Amino acid sequence: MPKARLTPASITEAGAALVDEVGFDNLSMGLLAERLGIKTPSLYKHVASQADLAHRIAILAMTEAGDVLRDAIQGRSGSDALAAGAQAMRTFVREHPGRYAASNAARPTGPDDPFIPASERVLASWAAMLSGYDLDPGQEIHAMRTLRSVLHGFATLEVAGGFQIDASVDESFTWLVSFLDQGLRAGAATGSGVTH
Amino acid sequence: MPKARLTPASITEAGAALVDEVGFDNLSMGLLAERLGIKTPSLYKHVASQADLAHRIAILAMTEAGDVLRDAIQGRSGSDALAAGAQAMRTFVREHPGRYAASNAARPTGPDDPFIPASERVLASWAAMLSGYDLDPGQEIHAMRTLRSVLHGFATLEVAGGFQIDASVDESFTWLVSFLDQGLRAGAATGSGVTH
DNA sequence: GCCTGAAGCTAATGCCGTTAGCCTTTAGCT
DNA sequence: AGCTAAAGGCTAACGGCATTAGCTTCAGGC
Repeated sequence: MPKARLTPASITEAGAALVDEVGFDNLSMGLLAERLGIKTPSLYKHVASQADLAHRIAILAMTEAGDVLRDAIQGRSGSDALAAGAQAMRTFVREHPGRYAASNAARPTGPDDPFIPASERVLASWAAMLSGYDLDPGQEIHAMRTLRSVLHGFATLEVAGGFQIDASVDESFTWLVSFLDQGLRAGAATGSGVTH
Repeated sequence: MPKARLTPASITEAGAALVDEVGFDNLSMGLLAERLGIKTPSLYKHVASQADLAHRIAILAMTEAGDVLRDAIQGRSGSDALAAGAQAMRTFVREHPGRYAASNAARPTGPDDPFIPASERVLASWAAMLSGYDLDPGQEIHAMRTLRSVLHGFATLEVAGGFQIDASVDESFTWLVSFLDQGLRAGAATGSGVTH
C-alpha cells in the first residue's frame, strides 16, 4: 500500500483532527498511532513526546486562527470588522474545539518558540480591528483584553455546554457583539468613554 | 497522635486545597493520600474514584463561589452590585484557581446532582444583580450570558497567564467592569439598548 | 467478652507514556 | 551495481498512576 510518508507536520495535522474529535483531554499517543496505522512507540521517531505533540498542535491551531481572523477582518472596518471577526472566531472554536483547547493550554517554551509569533498575529488582527473605533490610545489595551475575555469566555462556555437554558445561543452571541460595538463606539464618541 | 477522623467532606476539602496549590490537572490520588497521611488505596474507602473526588471538589467550589457572590452583592444594587460581584468572583478565582477549574470541568451527573442547585445559586445571584439594571426581560438572558462570558474569560485568561503585556491587569479589570456597567445602563435607558 | 463493620494496609492488575534495542527498507555515494 | 547508513518501523520492558482484591486491625454495640 502506498503510504503517505509520515512527517512531524502530517502527524501534527492528524493529531489536531483527533483532538477535535475526542477532545484535547483525551489525546493519547495510542489513539493517534492507531489512526496513523502504526504502533505507539513509532510515533517517537517523529515527535519528542506527547507534550511536544500538544505544543505543535497548539502552534498549528494558533496559526489557523490567525488566518481565519485575518480573512474575516480583511476589507472591513468598525462594526462590520468586529462582527465578522467575532463570528469567525466562534465558528473556528465550534469547528475545532480540540485545537482551540490545545492553543489555550500552550505556554511558550522559549523566546524563539513559533507559538509566540502565531499568537501575536492573532492579537495584531484584534488590534487592527479595534483601531477602527478610534479609542483613546491608553484604553486600547483594556478594550483588547475585554474583547479577548468575552470572546474566549463565550466560546469556552459554549463548547463546554455551559449555556443550558433553551434560549438561542446564536441570538445571545449577536447581542453580545452588538453590546461590544455600542460600548466601543460610545468610548470613541466621548473620547474617553469609561472612567475609572 | 489524635487523628481527625477522615470523612468524604474532609477529604474533599483537602483535595480542594491541593488543587489550588498544584493545579487541577495535577490532581492525583497519590498526592492527596500523602497529604492525608494514608496510602493511596485507602482513599477509596471514602470516595469512589478520582472522578468522584473531582466532582465533589467542583460542588464545594460552586457552593463557595455562590456564597462569596451572594455576600458581595448583598445590600448593593446597580453599578455597585456589579462592581462588587465581579471583583468578588475575580478574587475567588485568583485565590482558588484549582477549585475554579474543577467547577468548570464538572458536568451534572444526573437530575439530582447537588452540583445543579449550587450552579443555580450562582446564576441566581447574577440574575439578582442584573435585575438592578431594569433591562428588557427578553434581553436579560443575553446580558447574563455576556456577563458570565466576560468574567469567566477574564478570570481564566488571567490565571493562565494570558495577559502578557505589562499593563496593569487590575486596571483592565476595572475598565471592563465600567464598560459593562455603561452598556447595561444604556440598555436600560433606551428600553432596548441593543438592536440586532 | 465477642462480633461486626469501618478503615487502614499490601499486593496485584491494567493502562499509558516512554525508552531501549533490533530489523528492514531505502536513499545516496562511490 | 553494490555498499553503507540513516530513517522508520517493531517488540519488549520500565515506571507511574488509578483502581481492585483481599487481609488485618481496632473500636463500639450486643
